[in-house]
Amino acid sequence: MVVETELTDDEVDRIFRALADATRRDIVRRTLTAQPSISELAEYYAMSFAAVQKHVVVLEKADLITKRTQGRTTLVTANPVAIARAKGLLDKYEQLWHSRVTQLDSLLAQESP
Amino acid sequence: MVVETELTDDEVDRIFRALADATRRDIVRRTLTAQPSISELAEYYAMSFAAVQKHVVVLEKADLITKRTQGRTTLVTANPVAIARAKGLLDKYEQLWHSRVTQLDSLLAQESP
DNA sequence: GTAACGTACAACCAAATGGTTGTAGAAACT
DNA sequence: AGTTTCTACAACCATTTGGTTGTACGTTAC
Repeated sequence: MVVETELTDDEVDRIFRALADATRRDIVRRTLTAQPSISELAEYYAMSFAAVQKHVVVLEKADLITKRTQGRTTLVTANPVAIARAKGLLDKYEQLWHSRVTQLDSLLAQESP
Repeated sequence: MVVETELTDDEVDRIFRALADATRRDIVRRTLTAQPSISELAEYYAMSFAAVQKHVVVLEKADLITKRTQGRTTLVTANPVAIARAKGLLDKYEQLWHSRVTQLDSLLAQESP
C-alpha cells in the first residue's frame, strides 16, 4: 500500500529544507528510537540550547517531529508518516524515470517491427 | 537489492537542499523523461534565463542532474541514481523507526514472561 | 519561599539563497 | 562577415538561514 501524498509545494519545500541539515537529520534519527527532551538533545551538539531549539522548530513546522510537553520538559518524537511522504515523492520521480524507459522501449519496438 | 549510500553529510545536505525548491523539483521531473536544453527549460518558468541556469547549477552540484553540451546548447538529464540514494536515506530512517517498535515489543515480552 | 532547571522567544549578526541585469564568448544561420 | 542564439558568469540586492546572547516564565526541588 502506497502512502497518500497530497502535499503542497510549500509543505514539500519545508520537508526537504528541514532534512538539508546534518544536525536536524541527527535529531530526526534520535527521536525515531527515543523521545528525548530538547535539553537532552542539546547535549549532543556543539551549539547553544537556543540553536537546537530552533532546529526543533524547523522540524516541527515540516511536521517531521511533534513536541509533547511533559511537566517542565518538552519531549520530541519523530513523525515517520512525514518521512514516508517524502519517500513517496521520490518514488514518484523514480516511476517517472521508469516510464521514460518503457516509452523508449515501445519506441524501439515500433522502429523494428 | 539496496542502493549503496556512502554519502557525506555535505553531499546529503546538497541533495535535500536542491530538492527543497519547487522549480528545481520541476526541472528534475522534466529531465527524467526528456533531455531539454536550459533555454527550453527556462520557457516554463516565470523567471529569467539566468535564474533557471543557476537552479540547474544547484542540481548539478547535488548530482541530481548532469549536463551534456550539444553544439551550442546544453542538454540536461536527471540522474536517477542520486534520487535512489536520497530515498535510501529515508529508508534508513524508516528502518530505525521499525527497530524501535521491535525493541518495544521485546521489552514488553520481557516484562510479561 | 527561593533557587535551579527547562523552555520560549526576541534581537542581533554573518553568510547563504534566489532573484535580477549586464557582459562576453562560442556555435549556428543567412 | 555579420547576426542571432545559447550559455556562462560576474555583480548586485532583498530575504532567509543558522548561529549567538539575553530575558522572561512556568515547573520542580530544597
